[in-house]
Amino acid sequence: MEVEMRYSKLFVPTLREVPAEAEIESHKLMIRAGLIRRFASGIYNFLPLGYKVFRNIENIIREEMDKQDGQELHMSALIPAEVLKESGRWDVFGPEMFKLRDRSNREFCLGPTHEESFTVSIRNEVRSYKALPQILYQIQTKFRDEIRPRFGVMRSREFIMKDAYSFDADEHGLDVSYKKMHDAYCAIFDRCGLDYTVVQADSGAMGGSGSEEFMVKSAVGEAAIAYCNSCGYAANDEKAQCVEPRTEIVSTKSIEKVKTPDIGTIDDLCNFFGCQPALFAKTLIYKADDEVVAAVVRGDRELNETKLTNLLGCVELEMADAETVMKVTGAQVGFAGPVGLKIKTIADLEVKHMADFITGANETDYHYSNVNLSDCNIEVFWDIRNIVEGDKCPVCGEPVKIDRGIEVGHIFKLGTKYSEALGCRFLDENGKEKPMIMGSYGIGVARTMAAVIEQNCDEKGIIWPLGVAPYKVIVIPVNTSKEEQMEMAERIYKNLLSLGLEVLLDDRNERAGVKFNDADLIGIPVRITVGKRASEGFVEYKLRKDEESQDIAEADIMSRIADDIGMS
RNA sequence: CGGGAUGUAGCGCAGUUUGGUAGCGCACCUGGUUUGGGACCAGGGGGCCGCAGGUUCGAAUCCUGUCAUCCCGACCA
Repeated sequence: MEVEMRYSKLFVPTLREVPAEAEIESHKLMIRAGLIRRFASGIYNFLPLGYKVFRNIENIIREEMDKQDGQELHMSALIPAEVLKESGRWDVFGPEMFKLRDRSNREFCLGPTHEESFTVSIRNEVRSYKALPQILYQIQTKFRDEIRPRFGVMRSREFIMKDAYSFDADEHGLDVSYKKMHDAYCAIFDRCGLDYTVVQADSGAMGGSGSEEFMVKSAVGEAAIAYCNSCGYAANDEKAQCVEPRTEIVSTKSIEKVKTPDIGTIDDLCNFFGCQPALFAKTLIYKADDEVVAAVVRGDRELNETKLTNLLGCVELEMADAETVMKVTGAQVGFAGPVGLKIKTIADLEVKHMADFITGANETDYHYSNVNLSDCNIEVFWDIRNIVEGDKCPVCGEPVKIDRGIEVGHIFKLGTKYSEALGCRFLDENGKEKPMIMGSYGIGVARTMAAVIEQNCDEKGIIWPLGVAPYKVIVIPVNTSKEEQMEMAERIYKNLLSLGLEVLLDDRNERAGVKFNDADLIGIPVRITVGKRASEGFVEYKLRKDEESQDIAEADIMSRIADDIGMS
């Protein structure tokens, strides 16, 4: 029995006006089209139309995961503290994790991710190499008390993620599982109608040996990606490697102390010395866990904290406060420099090729000019800056471009980080006990939905790709008081329904303009308008993505639809 | 947490400077006329003016506090 889908009965509260809370197009449209409503800061409810789309995306994910031997299961959202304490992440997550206690004061959290849950479950059940590999996944609500929720469903505090975990007996097995997930992700995002790039990423807090992100190209993306059109290299800004310059050092002068009263910023210094920021070496003081270190980059560069964190192998990295800076450099903020500094000092590779440059003198209101490396106390030279547009591609040397992207998926080779911490071991064919080799693979489902809208919309509304559209066809009788039109519309609607298509009949007694505007706003791919020419047996047929419509005979509707939406 | 802003009807806003009966547009309800790109006429419902305290004869408006939301920076699917 078919489900009736009459607009007059649906709960689809569309809005004519743009809600003040929304900043980006997808967020505005999701609210205007009646897909979601805000419930609290960073917390959204899905309304029927939004949930239909959501389930379509979920099902695409399920199908493609299953094709690659993924097995769906469901873990509790509530996680007992012990498992996270065992892996050491109870403290790592810090205030970002929603923590709570039960009536007998036992600690829990609302899962921000589920590595521990999966690893613990597997370790309790799998003991033999014969039972490997396994790829398990779930589509589950995650909770992260984000410092700053943003852009609606794009970055929320409660969000639904498809997360998968692979367990293998060796590195080769991990490579196979990882490739499977990579392929599944490509298939998923293709079917969602997304234009995306796969970029190399830092494996960061998750740990492990390698990772890639699936980035949907978008100006509103929160991540920057560097890519090379010549060789295809692509990496996010945390990871993108900056190559060491080849310039010869030509030093002609010797160090000189200069009084620079109240001139602490690079801008001020440029004015004072009358030169470019590239002639300065700026020194930033950081607290890396318990150690205070100095990081030196060229004056016009940005320090890449991820690269520095990885180099230092620390957990937390933050800029030192004014007091610490004073203690360590002996000067106020703005006058630090690598000359005579007592703490561990790391300089960017670029600095290695600078000559006769300017730095702080570690004395308030003084700088050194004509500084050279021999004057400095630098322990390590390393790539610690952010890549910028036009930098040399680390692979082929051509200039790279920088774009923005929405991170919709992330795949990691975790290795043995969790299996070792949680004792998830198996016996290999020689009877030797080994930790399993793991991978983890995430997709932000609602974020994917927002990304689809971001890439598929116009000034009138959403243009759903067929694969995710909540309804494939909308039938609009122009004038509900004309029996002839209503009868024809009903007939077409029922015929399409009987084919198993998701069809919406706009039976509301509204003016044509209202119905057209709503149909455009909610983005139904195919529109069939039953109007004046109903008496001649004609309807107007229009695709949402096209400008033009055309009149076709009622009898030809089925074949047109079959062509356009690829049914058999 | 730092910087900026805003809380008035379901939504979008005015009113706050200079205290004096709480307004506009959209949406909603009733009746009628309409019906191919967000109709028209007539009538109507809906407000702890974010919350608490204070000043005052009188507070949406002034003062103090508090909460919430949004935007800009560090976290990440």
